[in-house]
Amino acid sequence: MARDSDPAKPPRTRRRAGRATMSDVAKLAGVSAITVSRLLRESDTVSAELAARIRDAIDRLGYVPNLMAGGLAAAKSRIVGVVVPSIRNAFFAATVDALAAKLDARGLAVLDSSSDYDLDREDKLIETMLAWNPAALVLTGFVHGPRTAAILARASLPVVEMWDVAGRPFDMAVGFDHHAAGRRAARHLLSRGCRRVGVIGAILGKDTRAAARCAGVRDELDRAGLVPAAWTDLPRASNVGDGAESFAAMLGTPGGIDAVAFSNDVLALGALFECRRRGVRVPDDVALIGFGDLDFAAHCLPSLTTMRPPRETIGNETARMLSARLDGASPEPRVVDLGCELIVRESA
Amino acid sequence: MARDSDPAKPPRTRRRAGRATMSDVAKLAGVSAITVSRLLRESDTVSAELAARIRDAIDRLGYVPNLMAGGLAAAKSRIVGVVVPSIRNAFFAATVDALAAKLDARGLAVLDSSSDYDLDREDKLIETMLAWNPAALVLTGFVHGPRTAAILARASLPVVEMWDVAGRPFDMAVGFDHHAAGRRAARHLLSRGCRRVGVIGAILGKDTRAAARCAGVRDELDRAGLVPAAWTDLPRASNVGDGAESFAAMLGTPGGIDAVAFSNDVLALGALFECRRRGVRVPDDVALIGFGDLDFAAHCLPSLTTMRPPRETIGNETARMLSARLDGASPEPRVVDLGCELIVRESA
DNA sequence: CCTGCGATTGGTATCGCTAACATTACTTAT
DNA sequence: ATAAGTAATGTTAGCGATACCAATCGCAGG
Repeated sequence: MARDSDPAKPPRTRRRAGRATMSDVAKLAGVSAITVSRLLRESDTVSAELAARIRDAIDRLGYVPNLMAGGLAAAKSRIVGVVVPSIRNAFFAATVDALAAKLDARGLAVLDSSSDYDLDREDKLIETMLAWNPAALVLTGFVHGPRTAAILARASLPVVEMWDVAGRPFDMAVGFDHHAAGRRAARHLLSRGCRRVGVIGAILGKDTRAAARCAGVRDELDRAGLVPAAWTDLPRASNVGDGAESFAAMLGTPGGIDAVAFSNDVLALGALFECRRRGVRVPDDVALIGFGDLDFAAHCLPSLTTMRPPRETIGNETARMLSARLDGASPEPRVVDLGCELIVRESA
Repeated sequence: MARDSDPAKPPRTRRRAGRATMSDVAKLAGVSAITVSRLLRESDTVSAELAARIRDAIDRLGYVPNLMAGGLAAAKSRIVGVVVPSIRNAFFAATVDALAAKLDARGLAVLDSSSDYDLDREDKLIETMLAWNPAALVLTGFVHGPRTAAILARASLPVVEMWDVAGRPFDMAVGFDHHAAGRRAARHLLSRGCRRVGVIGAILGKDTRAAARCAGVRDELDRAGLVPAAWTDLPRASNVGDGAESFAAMLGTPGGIDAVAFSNDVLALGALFECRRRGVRVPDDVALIGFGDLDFAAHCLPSLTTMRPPRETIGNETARMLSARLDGASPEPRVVDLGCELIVRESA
């Protein structure tokens, strides 16, 4: 009351968001703010009568909760931070899309950012994400920035590392074994009688999962007493042009090649066009096997034999694990291997 | 002091984020919290000496600002909300990636979500975004949900509508004229002597920009006294298989066709494979023109004539406009037309 | 030596919501 | 009928930052 009467202290005016607040709703509905809050978060603890009155008030005022305020009060936001190497990569785009859809249904928003395969940048991104007090964090793979482990240890929130299972997770992991996928691809080539197998990958120094797949190919060849007939690591992310070019170069390998395993369908597509250009017959002269089962793989000519990673399933499963954890459960197993399927088509 | 001495009122304990706070930093640096805040937001108003002490304290404590608290206090967050039809679409992925990179450099985070070309869903997404008190909003195109206009009017924040310029923007717009792009494509086909032009698009009822491109083709044909020889609107988002299939069907058009304009390179790629399968010569028997200049367009066989939209530039320009606006400027022009370039290759 | 001004720095009151604790109404067990 | 429990709702005090206003400092001008 001193507030209104004391002329020496006029009430301070402060910027407001301008929107209706929870107490506006509460006042209109004739209840207290906390009851509105409860209805919005755990609606089953509010009586049907009040719930109806409150919902009516919300509609009437066009009330939209201020998630900043909620996040501050609860020391926990409704954001899930996601760090992927690149959102332009079709694999991650599909996973993030599925994940976002599932989390959205739970009222969680996805804040995603691309590290561009740069570990220092990943550290920074994670730090930025933590500034939002996220409810959980989703990272890609097991290889992280130098400070990530320390940062996460302090933060203690649910963490899912996705797209890989071959490693020790901070918390939970969903994906498949890339080395095994590479071996599976090589085994297929070997079973077809290929003996001079080339390998073409991109940025294997940074993309540790692609590197694991290529290593899997190499190790399976080794098991058969062979070595890769040729090995190319492209300096840029997979693209059709580089695929064509590096494949063309590989055709000149002394002693020739009878198959090439690619770390990505996009590279294989470039090779496919190059074969056409040069009159190289696939798979008779050279067998080609890709990775990814991207849209075009089933429809190109010849159609592309490839490994199909569980792109959407990784996103869905990540959402499921996070949901369970956020609901208080401690789901086992903490590492879910979804496998990676060989899709045999015409090219190998 | 009653706080510590009154046994009837023990100090309430509250969950905290656990991290160091701004006052922890201030205490360690021997300054007040507001000075830390100022250094972090407008570093030039703090003396060099204090700045050094504060930065040292920040490092020592591993302080990460709580953006929730900041967003609440300022009634404005460092989030930019982005709504695109689908993040799996290579066009939007490229734009969002470029936009996020540029905004990130300004300390702004991108919260993006996919509407799946559903306008009601877009309304919901925008509402959810507003709950975060975003600094700005980025939408796709000019056709929005029924409530969007009202919602935005109340919110009064910078809004960029991207990927189109042919319409009345709420605030700012960056993109190009899709109808003009379609006409340009058709003009090219006509200049090559094509007279029986088919059109293949996908979800034209929802994807209004693709629809505008297709309409542009039709209108340019009309100007030449022609009508489309065939017209297909696929019920699903563009994919290679549907492109091949619908093209195959179109080959059976009574009277034949000598060219097809696609609303997306992906569809054209499918057609390209179909031509190969059937021995149809491109461009001699049928000329094909795509849209998008996706990675493979330059490398497929024959290479694909297509329209190149300014994918990354739209993102960069959006970031630039938003930055200017957030800095208080009122940039003119409010609509930036970046154009869409015809890339002539072998297929047409 | 005092006044006035710009440049720095500090004190305090919120921002809108939720955790923790308190209270009330209403059952059910004894 | 009374105690004891349960369900529904309310009161209070922050969450960690920033906006607004006030105070201090150093120096030029009179």
